[in-house]
Amino acid sequence: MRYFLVVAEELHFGRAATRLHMSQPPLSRAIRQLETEIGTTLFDRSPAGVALTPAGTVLLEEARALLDRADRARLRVASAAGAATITIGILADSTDPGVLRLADAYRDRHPHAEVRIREADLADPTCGLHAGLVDIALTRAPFDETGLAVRELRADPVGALLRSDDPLARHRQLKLADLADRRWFRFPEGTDPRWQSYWNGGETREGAVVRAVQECRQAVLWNGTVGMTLLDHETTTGLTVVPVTDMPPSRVLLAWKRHDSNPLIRSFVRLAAAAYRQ
Amino acid sequence: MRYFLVVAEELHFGRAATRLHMSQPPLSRAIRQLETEIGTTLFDRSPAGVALTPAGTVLLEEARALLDRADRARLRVASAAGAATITIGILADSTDPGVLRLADAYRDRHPHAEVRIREADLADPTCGLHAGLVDIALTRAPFDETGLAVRELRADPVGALLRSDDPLARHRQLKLADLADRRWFRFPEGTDPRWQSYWNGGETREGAVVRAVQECRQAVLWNGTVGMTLLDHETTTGLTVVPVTDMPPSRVLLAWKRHDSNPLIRSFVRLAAAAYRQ
DNA sequence: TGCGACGATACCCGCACGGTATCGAGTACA
DNA sequence: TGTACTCGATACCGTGCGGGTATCGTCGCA
Repeated sequence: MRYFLVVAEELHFGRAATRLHMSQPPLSRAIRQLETEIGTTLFDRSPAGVALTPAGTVLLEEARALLDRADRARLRVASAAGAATITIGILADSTDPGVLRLADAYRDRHPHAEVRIREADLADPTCGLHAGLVDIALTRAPFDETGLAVRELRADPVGALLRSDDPLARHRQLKLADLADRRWFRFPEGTDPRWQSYWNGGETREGAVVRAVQECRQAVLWNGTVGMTLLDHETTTGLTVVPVTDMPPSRVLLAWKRHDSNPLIRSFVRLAAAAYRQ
Repeated sequence: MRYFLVVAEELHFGRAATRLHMSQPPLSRAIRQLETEIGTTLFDRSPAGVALTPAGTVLLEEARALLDRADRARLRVASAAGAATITIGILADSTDPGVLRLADAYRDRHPHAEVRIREADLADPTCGLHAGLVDIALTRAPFDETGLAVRELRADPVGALLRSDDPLARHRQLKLADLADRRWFRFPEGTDPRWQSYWNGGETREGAVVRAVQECRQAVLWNGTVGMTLLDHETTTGLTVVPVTDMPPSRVLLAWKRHDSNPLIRSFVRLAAAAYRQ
């Protein structure tokens, strides 16, 4: 239906397809399908150009009315549902602008909903989910998942964050054993032990306590300690990231309370999954 | 949307699913999907029963209006398209009531179209398609397909039609070689040679000329000749069908002129394909 | 007569919608 | 209180459809 509207406005399948963010062949097929469904030719196609048939002209106005009506319905339903709020937790390490674009797309889809974003420090991988501060967390594994539903979105390779003048910084890749005798950054008391263990390469480490990526970098610069980080983090001046081959990749995932799965949360899961799928 | 309407009327997923000719789980999922799409809960589910939320109540009336509007649109488009006729050719051998049910379903979907059925005798497997007498043929292979589009629907095993008192009639199965010295029924002059050859087991045969299944049976009774037929044809008194293992199965197919593929024809193809897929 | 434009066709792949089997929560009744 | 039943939810699977890329056929134009 929306496809038909655009084609009828453009009277040009190629341009219409562009406007619809799709390629031309599926659009042609979709229109043909619509035609077979209602049993009528809607467009006269000729290499010279595309024109509406009489039936197509009638459908054009009907379609406009129909879509208007549908929009109106959405609004009325939304207002009848009353105010709704969703709070999204993210790790404070994300300079990732994708999260903001995702939030915008979500606000666009649910204009009636209030969308809040809460940044959590590195000490809490659930971003306040267990504490009830957020409805859904866009974060990284691993952590205590009891009572949570989880959906993995991506897995990123990780590497060691080192001072650029560190002897190991010139290696193409490292193993955890190469870093065994270093000082590492640590997390505060009470941090989820799985989380802590993951970022310390499975060991219990000594080193500076940090709550944020920024602090971690400063710790690395100050003390010559080592920290694990994502490979694609932009390298701050004076710091180098070297891939560590025997670290499992860092899994980006969505987590929410299993028994608190309202439509707004599910919608966010869908949108985020689609976005990360590109 | 239609799913939602039915569920809202029944307030019972199981019954609603029955009314929708589907099983309950997909219906539940569809409703949940609708809820995530618009970001609102539409039903309060409890083991005690299902109730509409305020948002659901609003959507109910909007949905009714929307579907009404859509129906109206269909009617207006159809009438703008003007009168349309489609002529369907079938072989006169089909006692198959499925064809009539198919035609009814088609009329139901396209109330504005006039649907005609033309029966062709056995001499013309294209049922008048090449002669321009029909728009689409529901028939059997093989025949000259140049310029035609074809869609296979099914393949039926075939057998020899014999008098019940024929010695061969007591066999469980036959080979073409067993029938080599018999008289067979033939087709009139000018019949498509591939068609003729198929029903004669790949040979040029002697025997009575027939134009219809009824004639063929009478020829078998009168002259003791042999004819090929479908296995599942009901056996007339005094006649027996014995499977012939080295005959390729008879392929039921749709055929229409390749460059005359209007929406009504395509719609019939879709409907028939769905019907034969069961 | 060759070339460019553009819708149609052929083919492939991933997802979503349909199905069946099973679960689990809530309720009624012995 | 335990047991059986109801009914929506979940898990899992197969198939069809909607999306993609590559290529074709055809018409207008230089």
